[in-house]
Amino acid sequence: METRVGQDGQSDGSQRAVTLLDLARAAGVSRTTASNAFNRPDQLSPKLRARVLEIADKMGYAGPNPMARMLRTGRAGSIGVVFGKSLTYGFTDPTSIAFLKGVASVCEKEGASLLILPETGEAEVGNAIQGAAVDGFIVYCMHYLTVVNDAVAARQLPSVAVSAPETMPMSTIDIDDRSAAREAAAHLIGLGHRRFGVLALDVFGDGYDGPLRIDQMADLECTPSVDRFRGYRDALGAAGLEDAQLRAFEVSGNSEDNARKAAVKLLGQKPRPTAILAMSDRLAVGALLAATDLGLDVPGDLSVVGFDDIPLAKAVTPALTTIHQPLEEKGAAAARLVFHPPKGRPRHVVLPTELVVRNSTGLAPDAG
Amino acid sequence: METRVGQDGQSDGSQRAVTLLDLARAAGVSRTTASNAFNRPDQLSPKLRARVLEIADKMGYAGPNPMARMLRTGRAGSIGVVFGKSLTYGFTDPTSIAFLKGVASVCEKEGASLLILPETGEAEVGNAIQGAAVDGFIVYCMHYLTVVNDAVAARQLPSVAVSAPETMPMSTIDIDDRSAAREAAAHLIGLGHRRFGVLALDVFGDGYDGPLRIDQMADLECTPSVDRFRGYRDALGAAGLEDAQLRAFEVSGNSEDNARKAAVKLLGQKPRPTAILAMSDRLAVGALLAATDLGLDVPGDLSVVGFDDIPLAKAVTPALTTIHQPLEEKGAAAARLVFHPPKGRPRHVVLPTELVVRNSTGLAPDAG
DNA sequence: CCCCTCTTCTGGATCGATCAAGAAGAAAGT
DNA sequence: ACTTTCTTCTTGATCGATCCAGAAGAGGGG
Repeated sequence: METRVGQDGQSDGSQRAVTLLDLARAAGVSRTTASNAFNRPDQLSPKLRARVLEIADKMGYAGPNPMARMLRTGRAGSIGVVFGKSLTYGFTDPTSIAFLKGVASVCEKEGASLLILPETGEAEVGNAIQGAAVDGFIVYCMHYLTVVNDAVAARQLPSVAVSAPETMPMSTIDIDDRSAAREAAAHLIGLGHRRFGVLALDVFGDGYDGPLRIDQMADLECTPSVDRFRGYRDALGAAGLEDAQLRAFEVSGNSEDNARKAAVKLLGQKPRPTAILAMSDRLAVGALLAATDLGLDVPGDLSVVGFDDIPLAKAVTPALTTIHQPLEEKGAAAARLVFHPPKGRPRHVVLPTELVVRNSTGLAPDAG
Repeated sequence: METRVGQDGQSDGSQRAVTLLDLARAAGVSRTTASNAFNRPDQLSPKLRARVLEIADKMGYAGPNPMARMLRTGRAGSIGVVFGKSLTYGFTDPTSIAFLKGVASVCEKEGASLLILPETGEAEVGNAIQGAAVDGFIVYCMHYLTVVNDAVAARQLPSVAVSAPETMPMSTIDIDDRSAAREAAAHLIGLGHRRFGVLALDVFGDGYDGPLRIDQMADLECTPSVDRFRGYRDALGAAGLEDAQLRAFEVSGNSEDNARKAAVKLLGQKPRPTAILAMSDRLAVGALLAATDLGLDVPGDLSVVGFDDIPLAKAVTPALTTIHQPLEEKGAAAARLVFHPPKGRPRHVVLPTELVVRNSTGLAPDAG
């Protein structure tokens, strides 16, 4: 009865923590019984349970050590999310925030936690993935990275990759970037536009700003940037237009400021493009800013189409015409696949997109 | 050499995983040596290490089991974040996103992961906190919850609470809500305003919308909502104005739409308030929308002051005058305190705020 | 009275690693 | 040649829980 360990708050921290065994001894029961008091109330009499819990409280025993429990049960009670880019970027970009929100909503439902892994460098990424105590992984990379996917695959846990090639040995969630982009471009073509500027997400995530590196794109198996560009080109081809009408700039970091600068360059060319195809709404907003800089009216002089349909898209003036993609649902679907992995072959989900026409697009100024 | 376990991707999942012991046997070395191959390269010859790692790879051994390692070393390599409200709310509200971003940036620096705990209900919150394998906690509650803080305190890990009373046995991070609010109100008073509407964050987080429940506020030790209201009142008092000039509505969920409705009510009173004090920028944006609804010009007919200075604040038209608070730094500071806890007594950090005057405030329309 | 079931509780084995201490052999100093 | 040091590797103990099989006692039915 006097085994009471001094435990006032964070006294000096260095004293051994109270364990289940200590509690069991203090309560005069076995470890199993003490354990059951916490985990299996039906396995012992309510009276004894109450007593054990009371003593636990008195001893400052907060409950079974999570690490030990995880080891023994083999369940971590959490899933990991890996970003290809810097972690802080994940909390900056509206699309990844929405994605995380979707993941979180499912986690909440499942009573699981969400572990967000750091990205300190190529090597360390692997370490973090290797050392994460999770029941499964979600890989959300803007730029497809073999290192990451391999490290995740090595863990042999239920895993889902977003926008990854279907050749990976794991489930994937995606949208049809190419046909969505095609739809965006087709919309503009239908409005009479013939000359286009493209604001592209950076293809390699290497901080490059400048003309689209088309030649190096061929090597890439799949990235949103490449697929979307192909979609734009498809639409032009279908309308009998030449690729040359498509001037494309890569913008690093999905940043509005960088997009603004790039758009100014695009719009400085002559004949000036009458429409801008932006691969994200943030890039599109950059284009709107550039239009203001140059004294161009949107949609009078210039039409702009975005991609993603982030919340900002309808808040901005003029409201953006854009490709709506189910950002949250992407996260939710990914999380569901991790919690309830498909038996047998991995599943490849493609979520629908939709062109949303708002006020940033209109008839081409030079159209009959 | 033929101990090779079938491990093609996610075969059927039910076969026992390869352990360090298996690897050691296969390589003809001891467990410790195998372990050292991963953790302490200097403890064995490079040649042997290479061989062990190669065999590990061949056997599909991804590396030491994180759970076992955590148990043995006592370190989880991650810190936990607890939201008082629903988890998804944490990914919706711009202030908490910025906060998380700050936390994430420090985690990245420390090479640690970020565990975000679910909130399924009062009871389960405790469970999640109890069962989280982390090295410390950050509590970010909009509404101060004893259950949460107690559960965290029970874990006896380095912990930091945001906007919690300093009586808690843990470090805290905060801003001086009261004097910041005072400054906001003083700014308006200086512009000649005398009649104010207040859009208040909901005091209890219970989904209530309606007149501010002043009488019930007295019981509360500390919440941003209460402190900010007191600050507004301070400023009026200092200017010799009566509290009656302060009509306040609580808005649930920090939602723009709800704020819009509340603001319409506030502005329907006569004499009409000439200024609105909003306890968050989102509420302020709601007020701007309401002004548009009612055909009021901002700042001509109505001045609006926000709070927080979220990114949206300067993007909106007119750009919001608001109280800038270092949202990201709040998260970063909290995280730093968790990673490097103060020895002895817990630390209580108060970060500075600043009034940022933009275009949503102007001279009172009825002022001389 | 005996057997069976049900409830309540217990002890040993185990999860998969790391740590502390020490053994074996090579290299070096005296 | 003998001790010392350094490198390289190994064994036994341990982290703190849960699981499995079974024991002790209570209650019920034949």
